[in-house]
Amino acid sequence: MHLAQYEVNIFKALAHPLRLTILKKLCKDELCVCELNEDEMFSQSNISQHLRILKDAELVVQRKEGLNVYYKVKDQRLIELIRLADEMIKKNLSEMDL
Amino acid sequence: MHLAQYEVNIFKALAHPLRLTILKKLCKDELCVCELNEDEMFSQSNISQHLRILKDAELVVQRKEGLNVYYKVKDQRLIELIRLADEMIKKNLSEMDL
DNA sequence: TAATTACATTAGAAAGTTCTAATATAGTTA
DNA sequence: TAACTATATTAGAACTTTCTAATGTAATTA
Repeated sequence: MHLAQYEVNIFKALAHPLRLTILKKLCKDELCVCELNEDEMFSQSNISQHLRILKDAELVVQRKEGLNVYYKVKDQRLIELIRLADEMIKKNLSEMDL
Repeated sequence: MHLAQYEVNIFKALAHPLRLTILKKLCKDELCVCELNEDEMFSQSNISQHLRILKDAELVVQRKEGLNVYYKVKDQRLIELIRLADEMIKKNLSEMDL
């Protein structure tokens, strides 16, 4: 597989509202799946599937501890990347107001 | 529509190999559609459809001049965003080599 | 060792995306 | 104004993604 395909896979992994929500939580702290399950309106199974997509795209890493599995963002650049997207949107929105 | 949805739309727009190729070209210069059509192995119609997706996600802007339509990247932060993704991949790949 | 807990996997229906081929449109030139 | 050129749009078949419901698995506790 070469760069272009990895790149597409990263953006595909980011292109879902629940996965973005999960990533934004994982930006702040390492969290276990049960903590992610708590306040989401998605099923346990569904969250688990989304976490797998994030892991396959190598955006997160996992660590097992007893019955729990903890996830965290693998590379802090991801946080900056998401922040840039937010800034672009905010700029667009503010220009629409004029 | 609120922020989360705009964000998803940006990443969806980025999540396709041809669209990434187009964007990388538009990072450097403003180009007309005929120039994009030249060395791509995709049809005129298909490129036009992808350009529309990029425009709807507000990643590019267009300008008409006679029969030609010129596209360019709307916000330079997009270039930095794509560069961050590349860096993340390169780091992952270099760690795999060890 | 049986039951429980936390998480992952699978199957498959529904929805979304992507391409090709055909057609439409708007500006230009003869 | 007719033909041409550059680009956009549409329809629909093939493929991919997403969810729910059911089931599987590994670690823990009774």
